[in-house]
Amino acid sequence: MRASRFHLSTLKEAPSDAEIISHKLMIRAGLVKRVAGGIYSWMPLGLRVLRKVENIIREEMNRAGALELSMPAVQPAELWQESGRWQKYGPELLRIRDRHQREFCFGPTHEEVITDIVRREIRSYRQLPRHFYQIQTKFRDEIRPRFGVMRGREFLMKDGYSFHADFEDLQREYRNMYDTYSRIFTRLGLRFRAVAADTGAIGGTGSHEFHVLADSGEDAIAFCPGSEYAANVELAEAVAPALARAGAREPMVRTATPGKTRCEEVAEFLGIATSRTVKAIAIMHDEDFHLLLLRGDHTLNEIKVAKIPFLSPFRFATDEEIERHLGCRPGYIGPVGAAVSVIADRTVSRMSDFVCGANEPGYHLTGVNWGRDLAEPAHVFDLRNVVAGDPSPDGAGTLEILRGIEVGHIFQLRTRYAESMKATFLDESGRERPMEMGCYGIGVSRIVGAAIEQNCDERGIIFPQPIAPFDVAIVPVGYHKSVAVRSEADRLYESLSSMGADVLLDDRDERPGVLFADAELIGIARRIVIGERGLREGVAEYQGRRDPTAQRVALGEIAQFTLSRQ
RNA sequence: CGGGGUGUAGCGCAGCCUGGUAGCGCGCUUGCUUUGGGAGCAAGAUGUCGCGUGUUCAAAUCACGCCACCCCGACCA
Repeated sequence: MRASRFHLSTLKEAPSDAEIISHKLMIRAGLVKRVAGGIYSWMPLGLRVLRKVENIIREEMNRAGALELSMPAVQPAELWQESGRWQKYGPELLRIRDRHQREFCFGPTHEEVITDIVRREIRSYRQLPRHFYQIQTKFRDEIRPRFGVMRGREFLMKDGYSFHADFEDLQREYRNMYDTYSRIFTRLGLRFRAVAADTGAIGGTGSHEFHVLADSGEDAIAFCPGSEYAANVELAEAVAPALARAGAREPMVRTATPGKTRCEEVAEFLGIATSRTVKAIAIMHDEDFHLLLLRGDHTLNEIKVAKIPFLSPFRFATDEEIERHLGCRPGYIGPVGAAVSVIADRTVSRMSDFVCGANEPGYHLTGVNWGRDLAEPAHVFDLRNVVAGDPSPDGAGTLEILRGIEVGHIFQLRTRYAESMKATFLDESGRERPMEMGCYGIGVSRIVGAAIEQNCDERGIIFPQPIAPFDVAIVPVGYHKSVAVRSEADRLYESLSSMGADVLLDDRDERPGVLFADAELIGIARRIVIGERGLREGVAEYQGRRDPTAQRVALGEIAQFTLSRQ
């Protein structure tokens, strides 16, 4: 491709509404254009990247034995009513009506449609297993779309669904997909990590997320450097402290802490570590009031709380409810002397001589001890998010925390949809049974954002070679002035193209600085500079996007040399 | 959905408080010079000042309503 005939639209300044680096760079590089909130057009340059990602995914899915099909973006309401999700999904589901006032939705996912297809197509165990997938536009009416294509409302997704006669075969395919996803992200050139995940609203049992590692990622993932353990912080278990509770050494003292309501403030005021304080979080389950206790420097994991049977579902108590049950407004509440249900985090249950609210405005209690100043906690659960340094649940060391961007998710759905939508088959003994089902998603457009988030510098994007918009950029210095430069650049362009490379020849009549800056901004991984200076000595210059300096390579070898670079 | 903020040229912004003929930088067009890291000079083009209603002799500027976008939170995954 000659740049003079391509459409490059780079900007020196990013629009002010872009907050994260990948979004700014995608706009500056002209990969996408915003059309409405969370809705983008992919420009020719960006589409090249998107298609390369898509093709790698397609190749690996096909290799893994999955079959590509294409389902409609617009889906009839009846299917969603049948699965029960027409009610459950909420406002994220974009509902629309046709001219006959029939209800439809723009599909946020395709479990209903695929299950409908499969229940009509498959009747015998002899037709199982089957794995269908598509790469298709989805729409989810996010409350707050942001981060450009990373959390858009309309996005491109690879979604696959597998159907099996029994759980063992589902597990086999699940492992197959785990391996396939690992191959895909490796081929894409991304640093990633697979982690055990919460199954969330979709339900089912086994689930793993694939995260592209990036400091700016929205998700926190806990992993153990000494073992294979890795889990989303939402799920990672905070094991009980190894040491037994120390004995009480201090008397309980009512201490004035005027205006200090947060644990950090109280700790600072008292000159102690925040880890000596205990925070109380009031929640309601129906009309029952409960007090959750966490160490001051720990944070509540709402997913873990929601899994405690006698608390599920729960909501946070209002200020009025807190006052009614504890006689005190939030900020100074605590478990001592309160006739309420107390649920302690495992760590809190091992604390002694701690600090907590006195249920009296402006006062905290210090030197509080279980069994002496208040009853032993009636319930002890894992309530908190793990932090770096916590012991790994598998006992193989301590946890570290990394941040990641979720780009893939695999689930064992089991028979949930098969049962609600009656997708059954006849087994070998002629019995009718629901199919076991798995589902496997990859956020294709999100990968482009995540790849940039992970790979960029002050000059712009550094696409991994496999997904760069062009395999190589030829930057001629003086293309419009020097016959020698022009003929050599043209010759090299033809030569590389005939070798199958996707080449951008920047033949625009611009100053060299502009050409260099654009090639770097749009993230092309390899660059060849042709200039009179080098031609006199029979060389061109090769520079990888991450290389600090250029290498001089003989003209006769530059094509081969370049294509052999990673 | 609650709180806060912003809407002025393709992009980034000033002007608004204190009403009086719309400005800067980048980009764009033309010419000359320049040509190995986002050039210089000169001349130009481009605006329903988000939309509507009101106040006023006069509204980008003041008031009210609406819309859009951004941030924080809630919600959701």
